[in-house]
Amino acid sequence: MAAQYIEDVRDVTRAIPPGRVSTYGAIASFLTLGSARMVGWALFRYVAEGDEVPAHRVVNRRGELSGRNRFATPTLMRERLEAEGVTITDDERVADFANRFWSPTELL
DNA sequence: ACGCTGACTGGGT
DNA sequence: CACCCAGCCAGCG
Repeated sequence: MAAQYIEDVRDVTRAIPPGRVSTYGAIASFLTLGSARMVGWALFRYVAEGDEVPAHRVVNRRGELSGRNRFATPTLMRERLEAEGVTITDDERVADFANRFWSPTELL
């Protein structure tokens, strides 16, 4: 029996437009979760179950692909983002992050 | 019940 | 911008 906030994390993540990225903190704040770690944890649950959630569009506050090691292959997260037109720098970070960032508050 | 760990973050240096 | 530290909270041994 999954807690409600896990469903909420999934829904917000699905609302992230292709080619844009959001952060654990922004989502946690939007859902008033208190802990950004819960967002990554919740996403991992869905990725592990194979559900269709664009988890690759969620990065940390610096724009780093910190979750890449939780995907089927370490390069999958990067490949999916590049396929959407997002450039990834050599140090595994989203190029022009400030401009690519999407906040859940845009849903309001 | 207890302590450690982690897809984290804000603030200070 | 990078590094360190404390606060964060659910799972797991």
